[in-house]
Amino acid sequence: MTVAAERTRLSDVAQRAGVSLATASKALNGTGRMTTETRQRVQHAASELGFRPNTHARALIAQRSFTVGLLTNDSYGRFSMPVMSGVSEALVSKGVSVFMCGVENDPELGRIHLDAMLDKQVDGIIATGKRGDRQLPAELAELPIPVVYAFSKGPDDAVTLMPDDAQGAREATEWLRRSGRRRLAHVTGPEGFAAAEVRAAAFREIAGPDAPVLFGDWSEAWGHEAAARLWDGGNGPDGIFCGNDQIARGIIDALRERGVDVPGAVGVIGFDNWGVVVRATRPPMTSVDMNLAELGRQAGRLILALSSGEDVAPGIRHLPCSLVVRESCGGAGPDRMTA
Amino acid sequence: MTVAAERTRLSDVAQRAGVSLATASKALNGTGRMTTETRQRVQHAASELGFRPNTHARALIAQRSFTVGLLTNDSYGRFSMPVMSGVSEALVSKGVSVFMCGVENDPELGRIHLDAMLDKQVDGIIATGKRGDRQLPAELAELPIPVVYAFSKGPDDAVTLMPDDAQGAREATEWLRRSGRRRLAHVTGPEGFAAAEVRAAAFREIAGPDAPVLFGDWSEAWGHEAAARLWDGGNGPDGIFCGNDQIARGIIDALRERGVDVPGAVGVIGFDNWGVVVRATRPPMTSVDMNLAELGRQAGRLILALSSGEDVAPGIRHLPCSLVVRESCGGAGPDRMTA
DNA sequence: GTGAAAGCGCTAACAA
DNA sequence: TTGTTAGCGCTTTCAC
Repeated sequence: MTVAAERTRLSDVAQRAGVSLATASKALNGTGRMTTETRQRVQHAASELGFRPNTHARALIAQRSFTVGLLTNDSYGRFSMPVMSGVSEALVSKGVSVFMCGVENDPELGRIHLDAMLDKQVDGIIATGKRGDRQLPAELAELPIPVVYAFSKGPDDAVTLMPDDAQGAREATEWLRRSGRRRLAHVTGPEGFAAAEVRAAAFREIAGPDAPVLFGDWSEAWGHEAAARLWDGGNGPDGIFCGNDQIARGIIDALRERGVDVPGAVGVIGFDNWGVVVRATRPPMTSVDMNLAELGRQAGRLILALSSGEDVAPGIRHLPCSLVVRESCGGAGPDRMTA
Repeated sequence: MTVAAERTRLSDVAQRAGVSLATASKALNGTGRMTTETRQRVQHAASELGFRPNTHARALIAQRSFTVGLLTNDSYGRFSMPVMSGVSEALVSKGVSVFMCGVENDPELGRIHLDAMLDKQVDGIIATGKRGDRQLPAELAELPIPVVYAFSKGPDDAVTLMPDDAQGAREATEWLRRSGRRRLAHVTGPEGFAAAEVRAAAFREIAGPDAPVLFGDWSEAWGHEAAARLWDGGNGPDGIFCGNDQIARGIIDALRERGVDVPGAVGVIGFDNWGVVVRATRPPMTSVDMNLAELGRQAGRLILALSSGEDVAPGIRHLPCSLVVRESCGGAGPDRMTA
């Protein structure tokens, strides 16, 4: 094993094709001018020898490394994994690779990773996390390379990509109304969580200012408790939009235990469209998908544009969410589940 | 933004310290011989200027890039995320960065990523996936660089790291026995899945050859169905070890609906210790943790050893699992949950 | 103890 | 149309 076979260099290719180094270089890069015959001869020689240009030599000259760093504090991967996939997908075809940097919430780790990336001369950095309204533990402000924030908070003048929570929440609430629900409620995570507040505001926009909004935490247990609060002492709502899938699942479970039919008596919609949850819920849950992979793809494209010197307007770009309809809200649709 | 500030080079440091390039280099790398005074003067100048050696220039000479590639087909991240964190943790302190390569199950994508990594001259590759008994869609056999398989199948003579499914399963089953359960059953995923078969065999070792083993799929729905099969027509078991957490949750939910007390009448133990599932189950679920982060850390150390030329014995290394005791099996313990 | 010079593999002026 | 040459930023003999 591990016998590092001598790599073929450009000089080998040149020699084999009977041309000079410079010609070989130009031939392979499509630059310079020469007979098609020469170019093809070089290309042929290169592929015969299985030539791979040394990226470090290239980076040394170009002052570009064709790598970007992906900083995340979401060690769980629930949110950053799709973002990563998207980024990677957008970049690999351009010959750009992605460094994974998990920084937890440790500023020291953040510094180490940042230093490593700077040392490796990444062409840019994408910051992502488990919470869109929080900053990563890293000093990203005065960097000599471009930074894109994807599902993570950056400075106001940064290029930032966020899911359109408001639009997603509106779509979910509207769906409930359109299927005839009139007594709507919203159960969500903690106040102080930007996502919770934005979704709640959007819900109120559609459901009216008097529709109940219950803040709690993001757990199934809170879903149970919320169901109890809504139903104890009378009839509950006939449509509930939840701030995440776990809460929704808690509510659906609680309703089944109370003998309340979902979606017959109550329609329930979650948020996140988290495969393991929406699929296991009985009945399968309608949920709002933040399309994080697409967000990642766009982040990849933006960092590419920035690092090749293009101008990109700063500010927050909101990407649309999609409502993925399943059985928990009445009115079936195709299962476009992602994760 | 994006004004690429002139980087300080070694020559700047040398000039500032009033020494030659060569001396500066040696001073900073702790090589060569010179007065301590000179060395310190150079180091001081370097830190004053915020000097970072250009890794590409270094890689060009050393023929090493201080990067490794992490190949995975687990786009969900359930299994590879902890492995990744572990790898990254083990490597970042050594100045080695990790390229993320998500290959899905697409051989074409695998080829692209592999080429990219070879181009970037990674010092080694770690292969991981969502299923320990399957190969990744990539030709990793005849590579000129070391490869370590972590939770993914490789050739027989490869360096491979796997969780000790058998030991984990034995511990879970033994725990049930020791807490007085005598009618044990095992409910797990599909036959043909190595993990399912190994865990089932280990279960039988402890529970006896006549203890029922039900193969199905990895879902909560299968947990429900299995509960029905075990209980319809009589008394069910008093202890159930499940092949994963979702099955276990399905069973626990089904038992509650049947009015069977967990852990009073039946103790249930899952496998994977997946935070979102074990935490939400009522009562919280005892489960086997595969310690994938530790597996990742070891993979990181191994690839480092291999790429610096050390000899590492090929073969499969099995890393111990830990039983994380919660309430679903009787006998409480501290909550050592990971994810 | 310190420095001059060669060279890692490649690209890009500039000659020929 | 092709080739010669000078670096990119660093490490490393080998003289001094």
